[in-house]
Amino acid sequence: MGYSDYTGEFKYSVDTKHRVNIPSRYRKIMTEENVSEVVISKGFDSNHIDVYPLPKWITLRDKITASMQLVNRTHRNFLRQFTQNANHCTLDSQGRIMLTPKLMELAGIKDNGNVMIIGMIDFMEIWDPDELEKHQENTPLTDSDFEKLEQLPLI
Amino acid sequence: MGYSDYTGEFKYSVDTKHRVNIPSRYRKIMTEENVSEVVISKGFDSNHIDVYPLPKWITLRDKITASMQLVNRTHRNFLRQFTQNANHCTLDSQGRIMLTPKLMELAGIKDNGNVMIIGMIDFMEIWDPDELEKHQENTPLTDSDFEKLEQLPLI
DNA sequence: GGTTTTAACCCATAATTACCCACAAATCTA
DNA sequence: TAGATTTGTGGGTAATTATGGGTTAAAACC
Repeated sequence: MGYSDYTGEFKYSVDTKHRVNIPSRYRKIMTEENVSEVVISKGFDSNHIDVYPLPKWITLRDKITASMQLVNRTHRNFLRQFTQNANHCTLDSQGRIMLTPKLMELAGIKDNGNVMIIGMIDFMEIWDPDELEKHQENTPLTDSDFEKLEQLPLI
Repeated sequence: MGYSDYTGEFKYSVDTKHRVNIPSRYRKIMTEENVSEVVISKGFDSNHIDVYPLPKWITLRDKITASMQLVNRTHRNFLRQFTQNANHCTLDSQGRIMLTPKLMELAGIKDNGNVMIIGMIDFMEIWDPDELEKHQENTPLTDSDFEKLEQLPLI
């Protein structure tokens, strides 16, 4: 991992086969880092899809399983939700991934519609455009966010 | 980074392909520092574009992501807004960068219009000329601003 | 076991972007 | 001041990218 820097926002179509393009810059980063496989999963909170390049998935998985106590009910529930909707997939020769019906449903992504892909530095998110807009409207950056920023040394 | 010293104010045109020239002195600094890539992003507060030479972007990104937890909803929301409008771009052979439609829209920069580029020591800002003038008129530095500044170490 | 469904692979094309060359204006140099 | 160089700007062309569809191979399903 290390130096991946997925940033920006891209709009792509979802075709009838549920294929979604991955931004070409992201693909370049992945080939540089010898990654041809990603894990797509339900986003932690809300209605979108997370896309983890395999190495990122592995570290995430390890962090979670390391601190996990199997006897703890909440932990078990979290683990179940975490893995349940996680699907490995490889890019096709045009650089696309195929979404599963379940994840599309969860994210409100419509067949033959569009998606927004957002870079989150070391992974990506896939959103239905309407859901994203709704979410942004509901979570604007507040003054207190910026106050927190100011507390960081030297930004 | 270290010694970059972007200063001054420049006026350039935006052509039909959304290309904007980078001041030649800035380009010289960048080649000296082996930087051929920048990240353009929505400015923190207002309606302009920030241009970070890649090393500056990396340090900024690292400071912001250092204290982030992926399982924290607020953190994720903040990270998303931070990266969403950040686009990597490389200078073309004439030393220009290409603005994205979204950032132009956010900054009020008109197709085929002009921009002002302002040096901010280790990064740059791109403004629509009218927006800049308006902003300057509305936000003169007051005495109380300077009092706050005085509380900062070593200015 | 045969049929239907599903997914991988390949090819085609339109749109977009990167790359290259050109030229006028400004700046530098001798 | 005159010539040479650099700088800002525009446009054409080749390459890349996004997207669609057809075909074969592999599952899944009676």
